[in-house]
Amino acid sequence: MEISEKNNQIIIQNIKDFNVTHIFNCGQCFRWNMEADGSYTGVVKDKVINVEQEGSTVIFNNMDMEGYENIIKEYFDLNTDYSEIKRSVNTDEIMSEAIKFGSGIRILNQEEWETMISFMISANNRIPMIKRVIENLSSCFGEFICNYRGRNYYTFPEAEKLAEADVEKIRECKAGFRSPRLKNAAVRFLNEKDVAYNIKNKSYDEGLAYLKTYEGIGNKVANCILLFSMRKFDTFPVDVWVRRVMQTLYVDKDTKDADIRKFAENKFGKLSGYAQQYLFYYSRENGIGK
DNA sequence: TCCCAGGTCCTGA
DNA sequence: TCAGGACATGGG
Repeated sequence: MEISEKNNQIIIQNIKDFNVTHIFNCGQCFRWNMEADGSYTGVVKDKVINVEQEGSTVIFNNMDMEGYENIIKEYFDLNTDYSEIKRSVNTDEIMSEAIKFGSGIRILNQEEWETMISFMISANNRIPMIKRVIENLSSCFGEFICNYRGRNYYTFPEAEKLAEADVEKIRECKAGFRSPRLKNAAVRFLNEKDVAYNIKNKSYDEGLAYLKTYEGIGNKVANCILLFSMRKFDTFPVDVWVRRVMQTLYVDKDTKDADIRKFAENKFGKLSGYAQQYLFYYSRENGIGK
């Protein structure tokens, strides 16, 4: 992997286990959108970043070396060896197929607060709607960053902003019945920031128990938050898609979510979170179980 | 019109 | 413990 910089671009050549389509469509993030040329533009912290890929060459546009060191490297998990992960979760032919299909998936290192709110919004919602609500909240309560390729971009709202917001204003962002939960979560998060940001240093069980004390965070959402922003990979979030693919390919039709999770954590081990992502992407893109 | 979405919460047995 | 319904919103 070779890295170079020119004209506000970071160019990485000979990158392995990296595919922008897989990364941004495996359901872990909501703020990345495809441009007409096939590249993806999104917001990370207070930066608007565009990513394009041709084979094993990846170009981060609107990015300098400092941003690469401070944001890109960690966010895109570039220090992790995915060939090792794949070996670890590749326990049968189904997973082998799923891994081949989503070979360029990487689990992004997303910010805790943003991930909490994003997955609270995901409850009983569709992905396009989740994305729309998040963009509405950002343009309403976030800070304007810049106009890029004809579109305005905003930071994800700080907890302070949502904590002091009128619930009706949050409702106007189309958050629906989740609106009061988002505000309450913001108020609590403000008072307990240190606890929330320290979960990544605690055990999975402690993190899960803490997150579930928030109104609007149940098992599924908590597991997603733990997996996508708190580096807990020994978890297996079960949503409608994962339930379908598991009940179609691995377990009985009437198996409960908790038992599906246990089965998967047992089968795929400490890195079952990665297995979940390969399966989610594989089943959603191929309509398995639908 | 009805059904459902990366669920969660509440209620009644 | 556990099934069943409510919950905003919008697309199919």
